[in-house]
Amino acid sequence: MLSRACEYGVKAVICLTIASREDRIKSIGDISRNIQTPEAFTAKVLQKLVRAGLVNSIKGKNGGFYINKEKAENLKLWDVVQIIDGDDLRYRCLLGLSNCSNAKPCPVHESYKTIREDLVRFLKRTEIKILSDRVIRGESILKIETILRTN
Amino acid sequence: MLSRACEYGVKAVICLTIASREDRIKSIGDISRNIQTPEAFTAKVLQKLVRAGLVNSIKGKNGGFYINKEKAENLKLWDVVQIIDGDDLRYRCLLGLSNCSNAKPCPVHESYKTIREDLVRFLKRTEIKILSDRVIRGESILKIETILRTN
DNA sequence: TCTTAATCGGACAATTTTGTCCGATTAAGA
DNA sequence: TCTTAATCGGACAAAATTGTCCGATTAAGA
Repeated sequence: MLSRACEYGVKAVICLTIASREDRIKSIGDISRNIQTPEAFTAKVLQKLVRAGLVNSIKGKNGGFYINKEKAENLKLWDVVQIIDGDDLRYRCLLGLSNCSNAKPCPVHESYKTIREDLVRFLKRTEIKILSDRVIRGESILKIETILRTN
Repeated sequence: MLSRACEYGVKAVICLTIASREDRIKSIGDISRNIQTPEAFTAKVLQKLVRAGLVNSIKGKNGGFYINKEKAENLKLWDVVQIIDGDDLRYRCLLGLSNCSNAKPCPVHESYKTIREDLVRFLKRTEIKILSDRVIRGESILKIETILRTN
């Protein structure tokens, strides 16, 4: 459904949205620890978000990433997915026909269109802000809990 | 959404369902030409369908593939997807959390569950038979039309 | 019986996606 | 000013998916 890169991106954005409540800036180390993703790869994804202007970065010592508050204001899950994965989800034919359309439909074109539209609508109405609030309230999680071993 | 292998598999099954109306047996060459997919790779996918018992094969000269009519009787899109891609679609968390559940939900768990269930319901109610009828009636296609050049 | 055309399976190759490493640059703070 | 710790970008590596090739086997039909 979503690529790994996209999963990481969404989680990172949620993580930074949470941090932004106390104007905290986070290093890649922080972030990847918080969301339990491979550090270097997550860094690549962060770069993409920076280039898209959704996330700002500060170089040098004590540097890190923080979310662009203006853009974060009404940010939807869809926006993040778009930046990382593009709009394949919106257009791709279930059977992979490159020119699948109302005029030349694949056998499931009509019915699958509805499903796909529901999915896109879901992504478009889901606010990152609300997702981070859920995490803050402890109603949901961004990583699997790890058992602390003391030895 | 679906893997390439799965797209090919679904199209091959539709193709064989169409052929079965006249009890035609089809070689891999026939099939991959009909559905416009790479021959050798499609053969691998066919093997999987054979092992699953959905498709029968005849070796030797004039051999080929034909669909198991009994199994094809009430065959759903879901059944084919299951054979090729397994049931990832049914269970996978949108954010990739391996243990995402009602007890430990990711931030979109609740709402995405609905979307995923709709998708699965769609796959489960969609009959391969009906899809092939559409192709027979010329209402839909399995491959992009190719322009015939005469030179 | 021999040739031919088909599936079958395993090995291999190419491509894409995921993941790592490292050197360059940047800026903070001692 | 120097050390340290951070991002940035490019090159590289590993893994997964997609795709190809070929030899073995099988069976039809001349």
